[in-house]
Amino acid sequence: MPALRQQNRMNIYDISKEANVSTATVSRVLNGNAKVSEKTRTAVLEVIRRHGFQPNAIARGLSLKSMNMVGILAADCKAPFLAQAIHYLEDFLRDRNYSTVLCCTGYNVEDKKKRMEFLLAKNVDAVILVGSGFVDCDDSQNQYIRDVADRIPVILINASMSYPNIYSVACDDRKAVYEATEWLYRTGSENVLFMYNQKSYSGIRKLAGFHEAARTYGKDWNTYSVLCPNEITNVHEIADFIDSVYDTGLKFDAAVTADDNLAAGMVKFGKRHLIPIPEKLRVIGFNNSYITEYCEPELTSIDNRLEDLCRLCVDAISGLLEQNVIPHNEMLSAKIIFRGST
Amino acid sequence: MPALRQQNRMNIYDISKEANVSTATVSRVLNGNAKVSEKTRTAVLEVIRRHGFQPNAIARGLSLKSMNMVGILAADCKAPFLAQAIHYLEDFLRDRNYSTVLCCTGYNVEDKKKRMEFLLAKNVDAVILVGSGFVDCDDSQNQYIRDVADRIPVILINASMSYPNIYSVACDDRKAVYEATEWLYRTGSENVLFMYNQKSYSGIRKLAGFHEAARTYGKDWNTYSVLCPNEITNVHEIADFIDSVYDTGLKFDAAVTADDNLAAGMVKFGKRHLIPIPEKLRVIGFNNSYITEYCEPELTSIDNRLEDLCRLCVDAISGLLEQNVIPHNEMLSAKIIFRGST
DNA sequence: TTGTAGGCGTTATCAC
DNA sequence: GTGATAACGCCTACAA
Repeated sequence: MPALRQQNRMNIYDISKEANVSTATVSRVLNGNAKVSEKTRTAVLEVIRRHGFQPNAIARGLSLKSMNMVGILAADCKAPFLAQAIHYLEDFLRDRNYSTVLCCTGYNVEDKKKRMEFLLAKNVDAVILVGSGFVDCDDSQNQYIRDVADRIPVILINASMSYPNIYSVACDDRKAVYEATEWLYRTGSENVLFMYNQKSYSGIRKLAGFHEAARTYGKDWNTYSVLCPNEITNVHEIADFIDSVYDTGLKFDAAVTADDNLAAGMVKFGKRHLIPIPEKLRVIGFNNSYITEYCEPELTSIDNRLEDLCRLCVDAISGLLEQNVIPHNEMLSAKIIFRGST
Repeated sequence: MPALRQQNRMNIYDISKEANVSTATVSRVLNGNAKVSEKTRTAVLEVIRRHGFQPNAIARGLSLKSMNMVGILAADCKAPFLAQAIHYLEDFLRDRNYSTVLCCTGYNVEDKKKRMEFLLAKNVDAVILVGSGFVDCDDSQNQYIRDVADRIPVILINASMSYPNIYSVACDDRKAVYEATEWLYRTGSENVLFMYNQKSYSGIRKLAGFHEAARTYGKDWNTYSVLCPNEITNVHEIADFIDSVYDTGLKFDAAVTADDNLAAGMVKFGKRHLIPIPEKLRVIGFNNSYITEYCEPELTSIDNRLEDLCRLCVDAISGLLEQNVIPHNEMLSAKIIFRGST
């Protein structure tokens, strides 16, 4: 399939001819490469300016073995939390002159592998995996990530893996959920429900935090942790799901969720059953995304400091690509943002 | 700044040696290029498989003058509507084997120009501008877009410009707002407020639709159209803004907004003043984004068929890049999705 | 059907 | 300081 693609633009060769210098000199001017007299530099720059010449990035990439591109893999680019992460990452990457190649993977492992291949085929310099969903509990499912790391740096946001060339920046979810749950019990709740939607690295850690807090208060941590199928993303369907849990007879007067969307579902659930929030049901979400503001009452939520995480991530990448040594794992502490739902 | 980038991988040359064929043959096998005997094909494929060889996309790109990449420019990649568009576009582009290079521009024109340059510097094959904000009322501000179109195809989503190599897919906002407003008046509203946040191509058209409907009912269309500064994105600040409008003494019992977020602000405003929705205030948003579901009551909203728009957009791009002739402007009709707020 | 060789537009290593 | 020139890894006439 022969395609139009691009009309023939000027190249470094045309410029060199018109400026009566060699291509080498033009290249030097282009790259601010010290050794070139002020006189020729300005002359060359003038020719470049006159033609609005821009060097061909692909050719440059071939020479340098890099197009200065970083790949971002995210399960669902439109999910608020991930969209926000993508936004921050692109911003920070651009500041450092990296372009962002985006690829949405969906939640299926096989698809993730395929999309990873698709990204790698473009010779990106590094790849960022956003969201804890990328690290599966079944470690054999993660082999493809290690394989990638044998080629280029892999940076995980909100997940972690121990392997050379795999780096991670994450927030301490476990502690965060522990503190949220503990606070609910301490301030009077009888039964706190924990709802999560994936048994990912992060899901498991959040669960552990919940267990710990529940045990501290001598509560039944097992029946009070419920897993909502992660195919369910619509708020109403989440509320439906909670209905089904409620119908089993489980009583709870507070909830901590692994995600704001789940919490939004919980609020809808409360509305349906005329359970006043926060009086009879207190809800704490996770991510502090802008979903929190749309809810009524607004959601208290655990802020996992996404902007800081993204900044650390990009710092790590540029450090790595400039051959610096950087820490393999960084962990930040979350903070709870209180709003109307508690 | 010398960077690590990438370890030396195998190249087509290594493969050719090991398979005892020429690089040409390897290339042919790689590209499914008919003329190669079944025997050598399988032999070459075996060598390729054994080494997990992947051709270098950058070198390939240099030869083909294309890396099969499309740039997407969006003002705010985390805004629900735009995030959704990005998601659809990336999906459809990937289906056709194009990678997506993402770039968030912000709302400032100078920044948009800079980001456009940044994207173009990467030699993308085409660029998609998502959101009506890219076409300014002051047409001289749009010159940079025409300049780009002199190089590569430009496709606008929800905007329009008349120029060679600029294509557009849009939804008929004008008609949509007209119909929504007309419906509100017809079903009993006394004074419908129209709120928008940018004097963009689309903002202007929506406004026109409102004016037309208001005039039809002999209403004062001028004082009832208010422009909310588009720096204000937070729902509460939007509600604050509406407060200030309300304080001027303007009375309204219905509202059509150019965006779901504005409508969400309107709902918050209603809550603050204890104005029951929809009984005393009916609200219709725009975009039918998932913000609609989080509101209480849920938002009636104008669905501008984003998925269809994105599909048309990607169809247009691949058509163009395959040298086909495609229509310059496509326009779809919106539809109103009724929910609790009316 | 297969191989040879030149070209794609830069960068970088040498000489000068 | 500057200019040849050989990479970089792939594609593709053109020959054979």
